[in-house]
Amino acid sequence: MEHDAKTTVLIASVGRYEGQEVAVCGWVMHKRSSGRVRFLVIRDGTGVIQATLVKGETPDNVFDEYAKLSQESSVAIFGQVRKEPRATGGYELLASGIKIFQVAAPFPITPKEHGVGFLMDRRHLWLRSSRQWAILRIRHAVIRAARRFFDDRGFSLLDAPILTPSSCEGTTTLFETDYFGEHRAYLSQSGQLYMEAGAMALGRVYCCGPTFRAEKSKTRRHLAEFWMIEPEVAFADLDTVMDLAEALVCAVVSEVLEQRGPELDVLERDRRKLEAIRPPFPRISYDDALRRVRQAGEEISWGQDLGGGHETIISGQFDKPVLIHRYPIGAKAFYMKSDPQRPEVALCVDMLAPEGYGEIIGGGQREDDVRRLKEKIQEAGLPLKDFQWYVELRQYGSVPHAGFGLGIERTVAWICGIDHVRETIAFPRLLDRLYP
RNA sequence: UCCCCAGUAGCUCAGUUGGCAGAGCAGAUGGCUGUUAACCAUCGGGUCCGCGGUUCGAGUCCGUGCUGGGGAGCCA
Repeated sequence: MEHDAKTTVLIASVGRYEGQEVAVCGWVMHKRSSGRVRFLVIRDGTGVIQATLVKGETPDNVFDEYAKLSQESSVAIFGQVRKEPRATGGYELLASGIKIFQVAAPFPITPKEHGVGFLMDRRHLWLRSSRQWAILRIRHAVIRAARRFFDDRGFSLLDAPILTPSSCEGTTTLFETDYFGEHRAYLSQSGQLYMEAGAMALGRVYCCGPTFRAEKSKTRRHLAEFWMIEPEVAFADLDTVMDLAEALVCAVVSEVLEQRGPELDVLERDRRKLEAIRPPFPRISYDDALRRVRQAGEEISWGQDLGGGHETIISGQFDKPVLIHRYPIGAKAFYMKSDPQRPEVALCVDMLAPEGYGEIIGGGQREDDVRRLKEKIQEAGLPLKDFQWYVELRQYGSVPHAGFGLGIERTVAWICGIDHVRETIAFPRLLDRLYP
C-alpha cells in the first residue's frame, strides 16, 4: 500500500528493518498506557509488535489518536523499527504516524477467559486470537509438508469426488443429499476407492480433501467434516506403506519444528516431545497389542477392535507413534487383503499418536483378487452393483497395492498438544454445531 | 443414541438452612515517565435459560422443556 513512500512490512520480518522508517498494517490487540508512554499492541497475521507513543517525542496529533482506538481497530502505524529488549518479540515501532482504517465496535472476545460455547458461536472472530492463529498456521504447515513429501516422491495429486453414489466402506453413517431428483448422493467418507483407480492409472497418487461422517460422535477426537490426506501406491505391500507412513509423519513433524517455532511457543508445546519423533517407530501386531491391553488389566477378546481406552494404554507405552498391524479381518473394512500366512488377519495398519491422541493413520494392503473381493463385498452385506467399477480395477491388470489415510485434525491436535480437534480446523462441523 | 455436569451483569463465576442480587474482568471517566492480561480511583450495568408447581416468600426446592459442556459407543 502507498503510505507516504514508506515501506509496508510484515511484522514477522520487521527485524530486517531495524533503524528504518516503515509502515505496519494490522489490528489493535490491546493497548496500555502509563501517562507519558502509550503502547499499542498490533497483529498483522504474521506476528505481533508493540507500537510505542511517547509524549514529547511522538507528534501530539499522533499521540492523541491512541484514545480513539479500541480492540480490533484496523490501523497502519508508521515509525522507526527499534531493537527493544523490553518488548515481546525484541523489536518495537516508535510511532510517528497512525492511519485509522476503522475504529472497531466493542469486540466481544477480550484478552480474558471465555467458555468454549461462547467462543465457538464467535468462531469467525475467535480465529484472530493468538492461540487460534498458532494452531491454524501449524495446520497449514502440516498440510504443506505432507503434500511436498508426496510431490517429492513421484506422487500425483488426484482429487477424489465429494459427492458419491454409495458408501465407501459401508460401515459408517453418511450424509445424504438429493441428486437432481433422480438419485440419492452421499458426501464422501473417504477418497480411498477412487485413489485405487488412480494408482492403476498414475502409479502413485494422493488426495487431500474433506470427508464426512454423519455419526453422532461427541468426543474430543471427532468432527462431522474432517480432512484426510490419502496416498495409494501400485506394486506395494503392507511393509511399503508402513515405511511410507513413518517417513511422512517424521517429515511433517520436522517441518513444523523448523518453520513454526513461534507458533509452538504460543501454544507452550513441549518441543522435546516432537523432537523425539524420528524413525524407526515401534511396530507391533494386533496380537501383541492385545497382550499389552490385557497386562494393563483390561478385558478384551480376540477379534474385537481396539477402543479409545485400549489405544491410550498402548500409545502410553511409547514416546513415538506406534504402528499396530494385522488386525482380525472382521474388525476391518471389506477391501483389506488377508494375510496369506494367516487368513484370519488383515494386512492393515493403524498408527497411534503418542500422548493419547489416538489413531492418526489407518491403511494397509488392498484385496487385489477379483473373486475374493466379490466375496468380501457380499459378506459385508454391500450391494455388488454399487462396487462394479471397483471390482473392475481387479480385472484389468490387477497388482498388489496399498495405501493409507492420515487424519489432518488429529495430527494437528497432537503436534499442537491441544486437547480437542475442534480447534484444529477453521470452522469445525460438530454434532449440534453448523454455525458459523 | 446413552450417562454425567452446568445455565445468575458484555465475559468468567460466587450466592450459606428458602428471607434486600454479588465479585473480578470488560466498558465509561480521571490519574500515573517503559508497559507486558500494566496498575490506582470513581461510575454505570440484571427477563437469575423458558414454562408450570410447592411456599407468606424461590436464584435456591420439585416437574418439564431448551441450550451448552464433558464422557461412552463408533471411527480418522
